[in-house]
Amino acid sequence: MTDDRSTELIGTYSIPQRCQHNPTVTCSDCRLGELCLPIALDSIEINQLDTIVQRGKPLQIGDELFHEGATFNAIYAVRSGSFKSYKLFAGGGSQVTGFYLPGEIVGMDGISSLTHTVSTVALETSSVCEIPFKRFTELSLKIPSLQNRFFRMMGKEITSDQQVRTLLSVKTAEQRVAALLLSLSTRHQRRKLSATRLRLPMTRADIGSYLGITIETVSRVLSKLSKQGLIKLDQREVEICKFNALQELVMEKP
Amino acid sequence: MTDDRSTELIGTYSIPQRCQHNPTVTCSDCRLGELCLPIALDSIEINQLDTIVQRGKPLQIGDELFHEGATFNAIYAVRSGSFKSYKLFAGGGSQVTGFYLPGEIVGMDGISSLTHTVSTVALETSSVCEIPFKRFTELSLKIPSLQNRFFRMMGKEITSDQQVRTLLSVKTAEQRVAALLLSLSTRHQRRKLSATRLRLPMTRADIGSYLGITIETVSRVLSKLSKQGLIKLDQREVEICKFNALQELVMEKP
DNA sequence: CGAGTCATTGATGAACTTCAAAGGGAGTGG
DNA sequence: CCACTCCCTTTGAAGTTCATCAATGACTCG
Repeated sequence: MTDDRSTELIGTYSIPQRCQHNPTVTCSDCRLGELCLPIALDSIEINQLDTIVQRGKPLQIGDELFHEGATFNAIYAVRSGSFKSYKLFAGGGSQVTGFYLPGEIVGMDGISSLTHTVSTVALETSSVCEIPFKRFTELSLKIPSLQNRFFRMMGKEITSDQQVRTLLSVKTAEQRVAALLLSLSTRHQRRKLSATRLRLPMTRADIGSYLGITIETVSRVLSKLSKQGLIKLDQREVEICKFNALQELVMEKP
Repeated sequence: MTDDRSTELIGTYSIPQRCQHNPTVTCSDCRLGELCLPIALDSIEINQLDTIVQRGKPLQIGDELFHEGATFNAIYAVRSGSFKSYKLFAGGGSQVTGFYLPGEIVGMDGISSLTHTVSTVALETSSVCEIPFKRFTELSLKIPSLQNRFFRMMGKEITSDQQVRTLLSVKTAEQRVAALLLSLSTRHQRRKLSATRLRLPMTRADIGSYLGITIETVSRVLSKLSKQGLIKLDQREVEICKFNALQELVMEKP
């Protein structure tokens, strides 16, 4: 069955994944088809999309997909692994602006000014489909459902950014961490992976930077949630024990 | 010259504005053309756009443009006045998610799920151009530069959302307030209005909610900036005395 | 094995919130 | 025209949450 070396994410439920970084898989073959760009496209249209998509070899941890200030040429659909985007500050230091999982689009930050406003690096061995933007917009003119799909994906980015903003402005440290765990869980689930067990691909520092709290606070909150039995924690492996309790926690007034 | 009753925003520089709420002005006549959607469109294309744009009578202060949960049908280009968007919380209370000035597009929050995720109300007497989204997307297929323009406007929304997120997660109350003032100033300037004098259309409560701080803190910070001579303050009238100093303040590490 | 990175935990302090009270402006009605 | 109310705003004092500083523990990789 699982004849290839599937990276065992967590003990009890290894996920058989055929060639997750394999550059020869087309959009029509891709397991992610139903949550990536091609959704709502018929097979002919998917093939058209395929002709402009470029698939390179996998990136290793820390490898840069693009960096802040670089000319914007393409958007990228994450195929496997995960990425973080971050912005550097003048006086040193940086701020993580997003995490990207398979099926999600990274690089939209460059659309408006034609220059990337953030840098993006792989958090683990990862691969992407590169989609040259100019060609993509041309194709979108011919395929209404593709244009529509992309409008909606950008809209999604906007609304989820706004959710994060709410998180940052009114929620406590505990609520922020809980919300991130739930978000990762939901996104796992969309890929038919376990909703309750996940491996955090990012460091505590990344989490803290993203959530606007310090690494120490992240650590303390995770410990607390663990002691309260809402989650189980083993390094970067997280098991969500009480999903509902976490959700209520996030909903609560600060 | 200025024969109509131009609303005098602030003493020393009254702005002559011809019929700012006048629903008969077309896109090609509109003073905002160069910063609104029509940018980069030729006159034929602008006329095509005009055919789908609907202009209603002005909204009064507190009037709702659309509310959270409503079906998404259209986006709106602000023509005059100003709006705020906000989200209600389950347990009561709300969070302001954005302010919108003339030339800006409001309503993109509904694109992804076809349901508005925020409510939007007028902060003063205001008017909008309603752009039915379905027809707009159809037109975008025919006018590449319109599609392109809208991609970029959505991209802009994404990058500016991310800037606000940075503001909320790493900046102090003082920096946040300063950043908002600068943002309003910049947006004023784009409309050829004074960059140094402006009238805040929103309450302190709105500002606080938007910036993730309390109304008391907003008040204290404004007083402090005023005492330091960076701004002059008279109710909602603000004069920015030291633009550069404010900018440096925003840039500083917290 | 040792160096380096990442993570946990404790003690202190600062920024902001919360609670409380009082000071304007704008609008309404007598 | 004045008194009245309502809302918005300002200012002060006490209380929390989280950041900062500091030290130790755990894991990884050459």
